[in-house]
Amino acid sequence: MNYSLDEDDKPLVFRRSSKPDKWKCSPQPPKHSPKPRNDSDSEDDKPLSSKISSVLKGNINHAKNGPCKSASTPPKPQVKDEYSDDEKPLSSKFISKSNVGSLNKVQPNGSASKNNQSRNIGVNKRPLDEERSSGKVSVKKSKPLDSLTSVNRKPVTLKAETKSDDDDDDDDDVPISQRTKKQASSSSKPSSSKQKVVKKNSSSLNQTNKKSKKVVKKSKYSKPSKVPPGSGEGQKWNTLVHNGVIFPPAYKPHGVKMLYKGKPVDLTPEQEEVATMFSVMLDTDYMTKPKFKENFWGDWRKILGKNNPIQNLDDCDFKPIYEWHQNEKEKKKQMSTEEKKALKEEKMKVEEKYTWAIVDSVKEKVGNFRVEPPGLFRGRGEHPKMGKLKKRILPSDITINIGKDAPIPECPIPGESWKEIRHDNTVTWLAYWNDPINTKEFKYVFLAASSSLKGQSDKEKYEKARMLKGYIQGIRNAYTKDFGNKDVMKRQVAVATYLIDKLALRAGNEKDDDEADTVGCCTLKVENVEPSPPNILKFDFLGKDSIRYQNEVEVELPVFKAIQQFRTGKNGGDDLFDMLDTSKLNAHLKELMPGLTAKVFRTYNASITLDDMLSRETKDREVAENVVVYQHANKEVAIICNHQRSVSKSHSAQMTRLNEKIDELRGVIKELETDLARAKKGKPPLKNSDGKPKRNLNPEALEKKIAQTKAKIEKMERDKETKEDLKTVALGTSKINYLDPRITVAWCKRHEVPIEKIFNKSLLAKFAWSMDVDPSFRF
DNA sequence: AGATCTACTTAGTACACCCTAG
DNA sequence: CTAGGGTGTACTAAGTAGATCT
Repeated sequence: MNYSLDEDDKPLVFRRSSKPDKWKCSPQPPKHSPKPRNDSDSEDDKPLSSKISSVLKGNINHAKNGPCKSASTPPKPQVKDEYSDDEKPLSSKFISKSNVGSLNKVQPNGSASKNNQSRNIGVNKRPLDEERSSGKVSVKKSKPLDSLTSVNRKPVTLKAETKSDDDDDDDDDVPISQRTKKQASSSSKPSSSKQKVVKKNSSSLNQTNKKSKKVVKKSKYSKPSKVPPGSGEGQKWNTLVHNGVIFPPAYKPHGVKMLYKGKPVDLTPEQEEVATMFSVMLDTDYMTKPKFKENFWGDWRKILGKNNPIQNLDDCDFKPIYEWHQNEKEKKKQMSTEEKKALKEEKMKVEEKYTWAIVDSVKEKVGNFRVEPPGLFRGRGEHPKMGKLKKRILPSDITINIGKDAPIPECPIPGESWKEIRHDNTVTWLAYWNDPINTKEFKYVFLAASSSLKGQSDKEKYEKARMLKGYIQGIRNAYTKDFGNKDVMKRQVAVATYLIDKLALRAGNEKDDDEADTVGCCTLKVENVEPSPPNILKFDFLGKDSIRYQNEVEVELPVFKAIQQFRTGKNGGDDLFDMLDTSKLNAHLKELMPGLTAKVFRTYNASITLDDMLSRETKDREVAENVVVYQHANKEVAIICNHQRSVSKSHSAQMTRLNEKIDELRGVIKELETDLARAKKGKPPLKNSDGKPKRNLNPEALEKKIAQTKAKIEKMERDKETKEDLKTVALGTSKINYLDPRITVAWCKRHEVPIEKIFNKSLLAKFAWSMDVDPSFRF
């Protein structure tokens, strides 16, 4: 890949012996106990958007009063851990009547399919998985769900570093629930944290764990702790030990000469390095963007110097370097598997100590311990800075955050030193540096998603979304009431909240001029929302990552009127919600529910949709069928959230091939039918197309063959359809970020679907905290 | 009351790798 | 056994949102 140009070409330059280790911890086994369930289904609180493809015509029915107080003292439907029917929110429901569809078959989201052209950069990606499992999943291997519970959280004794440790360092060893507790308990003493080096802790660790075990039991689905579990007021850890970050190798000049006006030119290594970054991108879409070239040229020229013979990018020919690079890639590909393996092992050895950190005596994986290599900035969409040189980051750019008593990581580049060392236990980052492209921003090194710290906050996120379930009816009632408020600001808040709720729009923070021009709810422009009488709104805008959102939605009349009114007297590029920004909106939301912000609606809508669809559509037949049901629900969520991907380069070729195969099979059927008719009359089959005689089969055999072939065709047709259907839909994003894993785990337990059919290894690690959920769990 | 800083989550893409159909 | 395509994962950009500053 391009950005790792230097990196993958050569072995890392730095090697540092790792320190002997002195840490040890001993976690322990998790456990849980399943129980029976009952699924009740409430119609209530589903997202409006959940009515897929029905016209969203939300009439809110203000039936019973919801819990909402628009005042600042909301009642708190406490989030229950176990949800019993009676606790469900009042019958809220956005009525999506007219789901008739007729012309307004509004999909909750611009049906992903129409927007291929919308993505600005994307090149390739591949099609989706959806169906594939169906064929192969075999029911039997399924491992009973409950066993899952323990999946992957095996107790391990860890020995920190030294031996490149168990191959399996990817499971982090302690059950999250335990870790959590431990932390909480130990955090009684705040940041003063006289931390002791882990070794010392180990004994106390055990106790703590024991203790926590009990606790765990009790609070199986722990409530969303108001106070961050780590508690000492924002404290995130007591002790933190890690080895810093690893740098990409220094640039190694290749000496391949590019041409200027047809003649080879000499470049200094520094000039060559930047030229190479550009060369390597010759076959990307960026080359069609003048901005990219302009920015690149601006930065490269500074390095070339004003008097350099190279005066103009258009006269440059980077092909020799491009070809050299292709060649290198090819060479690498040609290496034997052993060679590759050896190389990989070598790399792992060098990197091993950077891959983990020890947080409160627990070894955790680090997410991104590699400092970003230099390269050309690949902004998405029409980013004003695309093509600019992202300079090399040095140790002197990096601030390290580490426990007070932990050894400060040795700076891996001789003669240099870290910019700063901090001991801030109110944050979770291990290191950061200023982003060279936008110097006001930072790049952080965090723990991996599988870590307890991340797991905890993930869980809190979902608990908050579940809390919204208890408030949603009231909130909907309240904003519906405000559609006609004479106070413009209130009216705008109401309409914006409605859109966020109903369409799962993002909040829409303000953006600078030096970023791509994209919008979210609060930053929608007049031109992004076209009212079409009597009550249809046509949305068309570029959202996060410059992904286009296109949707036509039928809305309640008051909303429609309000939008028309917000637009009047403005130009297309003016803000639709001129009195609003995300902080005002969120401030308002916080009055409705503690901790509520705009993004919570996305999580809520996604998760409730999954929960609802699973409960409605699961038929409890084969595992494979259940998996399909899940994928279907997953897809709806992805559509609601507008999670897109670019169409794979080979998509159309693949479709063509599928069609050809289908045709071929149809021909086979025709032939078989002819033969069958003949066989019934006792005649031999016709000759093959190549004139050879065929085996003389009896009618039964022929019929069977026909049936088989037909089934094959049907399957292919289905595959084709899902493939086409999903060519622009990205399922992964919602799975990773929006769907409460407990919904999935509980459903798997209820329907005996092995969780591995749904979550891959990294998701299992990330969601370890959810594995012991009760099978009756409902969002 | 806005602007700016800071921290952390969410997002699509590139690419290595692995599996399967042929 | 190989090619093609799917899958997993690394990577890093692009969001959200709270805190703090002005």
